[in-house]
Amino acid sequence: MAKPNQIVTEQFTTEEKIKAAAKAVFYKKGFAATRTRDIAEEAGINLALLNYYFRSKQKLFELIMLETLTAFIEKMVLLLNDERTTLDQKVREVVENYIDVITAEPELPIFIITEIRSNPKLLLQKIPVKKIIRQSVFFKQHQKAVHEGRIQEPNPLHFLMNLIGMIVFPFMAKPLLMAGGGIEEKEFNELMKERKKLIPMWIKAIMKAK
Amino acid sequence: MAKPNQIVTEQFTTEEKIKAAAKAVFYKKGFAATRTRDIAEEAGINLALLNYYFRSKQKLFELIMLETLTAFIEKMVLLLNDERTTLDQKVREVVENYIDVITAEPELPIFIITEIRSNPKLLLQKIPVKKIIRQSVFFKQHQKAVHEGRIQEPNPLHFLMNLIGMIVFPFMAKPLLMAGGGIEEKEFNELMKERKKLIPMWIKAIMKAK
DNA sequence: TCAAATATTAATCATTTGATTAAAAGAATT
DNA sequence: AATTCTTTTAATCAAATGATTAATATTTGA
Repeated sequence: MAKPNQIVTEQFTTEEKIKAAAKAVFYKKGFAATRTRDIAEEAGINLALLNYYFRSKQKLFELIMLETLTAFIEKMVLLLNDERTTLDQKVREVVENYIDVITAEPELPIFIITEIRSNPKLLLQKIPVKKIIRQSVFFKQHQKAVHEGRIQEPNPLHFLMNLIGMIVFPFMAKPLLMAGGGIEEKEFNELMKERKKLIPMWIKAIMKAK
Repeated sequence: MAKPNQIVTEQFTTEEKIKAAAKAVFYKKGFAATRTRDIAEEAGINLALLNYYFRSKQKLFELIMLETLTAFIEKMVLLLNDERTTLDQKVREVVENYIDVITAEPELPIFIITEIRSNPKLLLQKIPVKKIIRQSVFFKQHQKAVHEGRIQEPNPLHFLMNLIGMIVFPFMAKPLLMAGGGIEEKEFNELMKERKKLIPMWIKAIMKAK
């Protein structure tokens, strides 16, 4: 039996173990630096099983990448299209949600960004990023706020760069930051937690700045 | 003769050609994805010459990485330790300088960050980042500004994260940004140029925010 | 001009690495 | 219990890759 859904004692199928291991290794080292043998070892399985279940390293990678991007973007789309929340609330929710997600999976930002860099066409053509942004409730609310003079800088790209950058950059620069600040993992996470309150406040200040 | 300093007609030595090629390829693809044959081809030289001049791929990489980090940090140290400039002026100069540098070499931020990730110990122990920050004039000016109530958030790490993040993040997310904004290289660079004026203004607003 | 030093090349090596194969083991079906 | 289908394993392959070698070409200095 391939997937023993009934059996409670056995926790994970081989397929699941491989996928989890692949995710961990790919996230940490990136596609190019990852050896299929690393994944097999991490999963505690025979190397051949990787190809048996997923055909190739490339296929396995694409699967994980697609799932990662989809999850990442789906949540964002949901938050940015809520008709019931204001722009300020959206900022708070995006900040809160993504700092939590990335704290749990700190390699995520670098992983996504480095892999998009190494193959921008393949990954970006699958997701209509432009459409997602320009047709969002967020986008309309931003336009309105600009029109009403509540936001000084009219270009929503600056707004997004600042928002996402403030959330994501510290995680990407984490080793540098820990060395530079002389702090440990625990203090780093404390800093990130602080930023959940700080970033929305800063974004407000930026909106008004001129 | 290895280095024909006198001869004006010959522009670059083999050694220089290899180094330039290695820099270009390493920056673009990272260490793991780079093949020594890619470098040889880019440099227009025989593969064996790479080892003849630089011993190994690893050694060549370390050389380039060290030069890159040194240049990157030396400039920063200089700017942040100028006794004659105020905090505001320092921010303006850091923003201006790094947006220029990175516009000319857009792969720099991802390169540095991904390679530090894959080998944090090796790279960070060579540079006393902590000392550089805590003993800087910038650090003292920041402390003073906090003490005098001109800056609300007392932790200088937040200040640095925001400043560097706002400068650097858009370049790292460039492909995503171009897809999302529906813009081309030229418009991207225009945006980055705008940010030279905007970021210092935003940083000021952030300082006062509470 | 000629010998020594330096630089360059083509061929080759030894490993690594992604992938396959054929056989064995295990589970499901009859 | 016998048969069939699925899963797992050990062994192996072929290509890629970092590095070396031995021979050749070029430059330098006496």
